[in-house]
Amino acid sequence: MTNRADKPITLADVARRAGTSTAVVSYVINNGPRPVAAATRERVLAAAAELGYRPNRIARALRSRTTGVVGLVVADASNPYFGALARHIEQALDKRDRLTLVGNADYSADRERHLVDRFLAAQVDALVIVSADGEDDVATRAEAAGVPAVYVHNGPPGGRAPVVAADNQNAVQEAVAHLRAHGHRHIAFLSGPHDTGPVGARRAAWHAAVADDPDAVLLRCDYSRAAADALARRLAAQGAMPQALITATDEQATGVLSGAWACDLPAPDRIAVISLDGTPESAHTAPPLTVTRQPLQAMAEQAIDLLFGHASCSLVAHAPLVIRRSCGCDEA
Amino acid sequence: MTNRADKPITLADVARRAGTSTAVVSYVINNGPRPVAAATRERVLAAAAELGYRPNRIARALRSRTTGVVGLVVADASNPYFGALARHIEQALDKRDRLTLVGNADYSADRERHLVDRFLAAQVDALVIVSADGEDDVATRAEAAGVPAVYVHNGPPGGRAPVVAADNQNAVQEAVAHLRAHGHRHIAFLSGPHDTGPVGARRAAWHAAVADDPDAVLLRCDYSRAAADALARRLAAQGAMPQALITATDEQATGVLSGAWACDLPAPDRIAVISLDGTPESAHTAPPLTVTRQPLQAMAEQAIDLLFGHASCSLVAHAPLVIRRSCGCDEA
DNA sequence: CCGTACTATCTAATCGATTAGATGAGAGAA
DNA sequence: TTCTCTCATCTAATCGATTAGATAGTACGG
Repeated sequence: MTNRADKPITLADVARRAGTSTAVVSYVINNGPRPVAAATRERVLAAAAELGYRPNRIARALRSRTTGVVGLVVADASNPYFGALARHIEQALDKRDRLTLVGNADYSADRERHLVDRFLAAQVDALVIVSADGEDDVATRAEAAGVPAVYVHNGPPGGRAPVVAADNQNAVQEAVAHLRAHGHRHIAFLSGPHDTGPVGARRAAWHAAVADDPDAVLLRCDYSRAAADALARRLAAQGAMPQALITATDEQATGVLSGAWACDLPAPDRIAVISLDGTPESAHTAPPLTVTRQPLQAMAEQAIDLLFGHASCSLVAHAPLVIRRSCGCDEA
Repeated sequence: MTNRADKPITLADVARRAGTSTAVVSYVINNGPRPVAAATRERVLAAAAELGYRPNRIARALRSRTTGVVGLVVADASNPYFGALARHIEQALDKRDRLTLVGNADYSADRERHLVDRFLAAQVDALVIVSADGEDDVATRAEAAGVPAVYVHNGPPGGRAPVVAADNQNAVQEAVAHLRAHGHRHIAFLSGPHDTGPVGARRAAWHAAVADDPDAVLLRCDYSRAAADALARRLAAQGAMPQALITATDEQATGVLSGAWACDLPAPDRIAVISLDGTPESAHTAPPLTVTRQPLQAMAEQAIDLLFGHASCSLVAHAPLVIRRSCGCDEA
């Protein structure tokens, strides 16, 4: 009925019970490379069901050189943006009957490499890499081992692996235009500490869009609510809070909202904020964030398609402006 | 130097180059069950390094019946509470040199079972289950296959697998006492839709704590910001917004804050809120949430200790009250 | 009635690492 | 010198599933 702990059911057990060879059982189990007579097939299926047979994927993997497992390296899954992305990636893989091995790289290139090596040793079929602003092309390690890889959110400069990312340039332009339409002349930008990767692209796009404003302020802080909260308090204390601000990430925007609120400079009355991530959570901050929404689910699915379609072109996803309250608009 | 894509290096390759048998190489690689002469060991190590040998974990797993992989079933990793928990679990496993296979169960018992079965087929060494309010004892499936399992956050009633959970009873008592100290006589509770699992325990504890108040209001909504936001707006429209509210989760609290803000009934002036999760994010809402903070990282580590220590006792973690602004207190 | 052409199955090699049992060389005791 | 012990290594079976090649059995045209 069920397999006992001490003696798992093997192909041979099923074969014995069905009175056939292991080859036939294998052919039945996976509509094998050779046909099996209908009557025999029935017997095998019955025997397998009665014994509660479960194929041993490890043995299968050893022989067929494919594990059905994909490695996912993510910078930090406890950041809601990456967490949501990771979740969609897992879902897209599950749809294709693949298992997901995850590892958090902690924003460190060293750990990224370490994880890729461990995943490679575990014989993953492919790798998905979600790097915060990594510069290191870990995909080449995978390629050297013949394992396809894809970057999501961000790819290293000059890498050969495909990249699925949001159209940061367009998103920033829309955000700047919207804040300008609200009458703001000086639009500040809150970037990350290092300014590489997509955040760098966003900063560059902002820089280009406000090229006519010599007083445009560039701010920096860590990608955490706590850091952005502290930064906002510091700016408030110095009387340097900008009127209009574009933040690189939702986490930073949320932190700014919270810090500004605490200092009696609440959005949207005293500061207009637009965030460039657009995670689902951004709809439920106080006030709700106006964002350029990245199509996280679509990006995840495209990445997986790329991985299994063996295509190697990169994709850019449009991130539409979603108007809520933090920019100063009235929600309907 | 490095292994070419078309021909990965095997034990036999190393043995050939070092002029020994595969057995000796194996003994060297894992300080095998038998000793090896120092000179030979050197030769083997050198050969392995030169060829860039990486042991094939799949082959090793087949033979040794242990994969070094642990399955993690989580209700929904895009919920920051579960996401943070999942992340700490992955970290604790990484510390012990284990890989983590994740799957999102989408709050569904069916998918939970499905994932457990797939993980079992992949020969995981152990299972960690983070179920929202699952009633189903999926650990018994694992046990039947001889795979140890542990529940974190929530365990099924009457299950045999160990459970690591927060001390909900005490947390709720502290929250109620604190709101009472603020002078609130009626303290409402926002529960989940079904009220099983830990949320049920929290609701029961609240019920006991406000037994002397016949007018205590019990509210329910989904565990999402959006649902709580909508609920708050509905209550505001009906003029039924409570003065003091304890929410089962941070997500719900955040939604209430946002909905109340939108209806001009902002916390903490018009509504005092305490949340029972206490994720790191709760410190950066507007206003910052007063919470009972669950020691997520400690819980994750204890769970993993339990798993590898083969202990099977359950643990209860104290969740201290962290006073911030949403309850009406002034932050220092 | 026989050879050709299939069809349905079986046999056994294979994937790569682990490890018990066999083998052989050298040290020390009698 | 010969026998016994140790140590260092080697040989080969094993884990469970996959699949190419061999084999038996059936059908059909000539």
